[in-house]
Amino acid sequence: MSKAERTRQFIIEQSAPIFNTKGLAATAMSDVMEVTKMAKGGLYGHFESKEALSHAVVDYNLSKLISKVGQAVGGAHTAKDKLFAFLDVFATPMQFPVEGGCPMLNFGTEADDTNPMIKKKVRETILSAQKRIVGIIEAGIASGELKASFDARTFSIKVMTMVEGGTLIGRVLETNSQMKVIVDMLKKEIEEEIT
Amino acid sequence: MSKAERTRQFIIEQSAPIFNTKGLAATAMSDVMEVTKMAKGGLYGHFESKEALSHAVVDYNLSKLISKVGQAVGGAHTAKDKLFAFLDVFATPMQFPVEGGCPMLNFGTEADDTNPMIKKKVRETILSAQKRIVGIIEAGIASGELKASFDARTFSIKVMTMVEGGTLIGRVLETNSQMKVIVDMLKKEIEEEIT
DNA sequence: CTATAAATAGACCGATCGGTCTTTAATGCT
DNA sequence: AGCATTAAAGACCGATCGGTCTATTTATAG
Repeated sequence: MSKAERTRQFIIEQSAPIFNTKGLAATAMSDVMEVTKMAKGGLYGHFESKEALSHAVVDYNLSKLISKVGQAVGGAHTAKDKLFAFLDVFATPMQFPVEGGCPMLNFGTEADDTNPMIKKKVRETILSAQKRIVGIIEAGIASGELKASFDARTFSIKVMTMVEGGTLIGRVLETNSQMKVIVDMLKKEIEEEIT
Repeated sequence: MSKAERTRQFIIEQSAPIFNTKGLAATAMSDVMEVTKMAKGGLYGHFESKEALSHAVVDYNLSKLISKVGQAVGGAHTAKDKLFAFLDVFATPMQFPVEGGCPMLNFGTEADDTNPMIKKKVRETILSAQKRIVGIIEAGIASGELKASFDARTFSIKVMTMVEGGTLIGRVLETNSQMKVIVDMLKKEIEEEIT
């Protein structure tokens, strides 16, 4: 990895939490200068515009979440454990695994009416998460662990809406308690689908 | 209502959709000037700062949503119909009843890490919505329409998280279809609780 | 070690930001 | 109708925005 590539990555990593907490529009290049301790000329040598940087940062935050999910799910071996692990990633919105909260929620909400490119990135992340859930369930059905009647698509929709809504509510109410209710409920539903 | 009060209300109503779609930070006073066709001096005669205006606008958007819900629920007479009416308000996120989308979602997400005052306004709105659901269910149980075993609190949490998450996903995926799945599912659960 | 290329600093730019103030226009009261 | 009050306009302000450019430093290859 060349010096330039390393510095570029450094800028992204350092500024990712700011964009995720303050928002894309509200984050200024001066904020990025401060957190990286670099001058303006240095930053613009690696990104042609603030927009280019913010796109890279959105990608970084989204893939960080995906990788956390992948890590958690990958460490489990049964369908039930994989689904439980998925839910546990979102179980404590006040201590969300990505600094600043869920990037799907943050960037999706900011971009939905204003920024088609970013909306598309979030859309693909949501769909890939739902596909992951569907895949786990279908594999569980195929292996005989889960009942064939388990409706994978409906359940994946239920999980994603509850998890995103639960993250919003948890952060606004400043408590993990409602999300705990949600996660417990979903886990119970999963257990009822075990053969 | 005095001229000043009418103008003040006019400014709020005209700028409410902009703040709700573009966000608080991303909306400039020049945007408000444009939509109201008023000059800067006129606006600042009614609001001492952009922050003061944005607070009034957040209040307006939140209470508009509350009033839409109240209107829908108020037009129904059984607990089941009231709950169905509540869900129907959120059933089509692409055509959300408040221009720009759900203000709890929009302002809650933007403010959760940056603006305690606005976060508090959203918090109170979420809690009042959940209380409304709990109230409907408890009245339904008291009147004998609903089973006594219906867990009002858990159901209200389920409804609010799914409805908020469903709104995000519907807007990002540009379809009402997932929300339809959610609403149908919740309605089915309600029907199972009827005596 | 040196020559060349890459990376960075920071002064600078025009545009736009939120906000002020004085002048002008409209309103309402007697 | 005339006068006092209030509302509104718009020029103006300093600060900050995203972005550029050149001088200088730092890294790298021969």
